Amino acid sequence: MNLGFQDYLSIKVHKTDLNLTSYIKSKLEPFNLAPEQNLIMMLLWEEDGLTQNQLAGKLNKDKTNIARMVSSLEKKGFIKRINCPEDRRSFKVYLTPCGEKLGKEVIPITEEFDRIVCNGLSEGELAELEKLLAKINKNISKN
Amino acid sequence: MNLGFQDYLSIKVHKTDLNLTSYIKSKLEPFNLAPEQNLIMMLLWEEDGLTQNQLAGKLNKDKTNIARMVSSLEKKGFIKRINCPEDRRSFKVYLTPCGEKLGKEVIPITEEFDRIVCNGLSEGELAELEKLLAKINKNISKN
DNA sequence: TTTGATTAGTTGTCATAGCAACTTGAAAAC
DNA sequence: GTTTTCAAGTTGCTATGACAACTAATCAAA
Repeated sequence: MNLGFQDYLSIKVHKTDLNLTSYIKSKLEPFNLAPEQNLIMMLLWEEDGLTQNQLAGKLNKDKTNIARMVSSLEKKGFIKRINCPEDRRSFKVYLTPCGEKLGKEVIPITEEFDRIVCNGLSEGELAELEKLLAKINKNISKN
Repeated sequence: MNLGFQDYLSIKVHKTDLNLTSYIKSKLEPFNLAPEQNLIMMLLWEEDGLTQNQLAGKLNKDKTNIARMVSSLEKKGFIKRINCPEDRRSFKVYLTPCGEKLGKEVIPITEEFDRIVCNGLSEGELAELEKLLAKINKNISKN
């Protein structure tokens, strides 16, 4: 059979990603938290006081985007940036009491999100899916 | 085992999607074509003269984003918008000779892209992957 | 046929992602 | 101890995606 481009695997992955984003976005909206901003909060709830650079490293994201997300979180009052004494170029990012409190409500939501996503997938299927995704990533990785 | 949020399936799908986008973006860059703009071109290479609304329907995208992508493609000289005589609200989107010509080079690239993505995946694995993605989508679909 | 609902497309705004260029401070090389 | 290089963050710009509000045109219901 001759596949149209609409059947390309990349497109199906993309659509799935959009659906996932849309779903978690709606769940987090009541807390005034955007999905990727929430990932920064998740890191801080685990370990407060990370630098933007550490956040970027752990999330594998561009430092420019981290800067803008941190800035947005600061405007919302969930975190604050404190100048780092050891390295005057960098900031440490700390939770505010408000941001701290948010975790109690939001962490369970993200955990439930993952459960819902994986609902009906056996351990084996989950492993297979992750294996196949890894294979795709390898196929398109440079070199 | 206790999974950190970094292991969530949604995050792995997201990363894979970003990698796919980045890969095809670099392949299309020499042609001054962005990945999603290219999907519009792909449709037009199959059937010229679609309306923006039809494009949005076929690509399952928001009409506002289609409008902006079409506008960008028009600025680049790949397409032109012609007022539709039957419905004065809508435009038909036509390839320019320049846009037409582009297809000969770009279509093979997208086909090779899909081959590279699926490299090393058996028919069965591909079907399994699509089945599992479909399951995820079902899990998070409203109602 | 007039009104009322729908539809096509646009514009504005926010969130994300990636890239380039820049500033300032730190570190390494000499 | 300079100088050169590197590292942390910022700003600007483009592309995408979602959503709300809007205009103008068509269609349907009365």
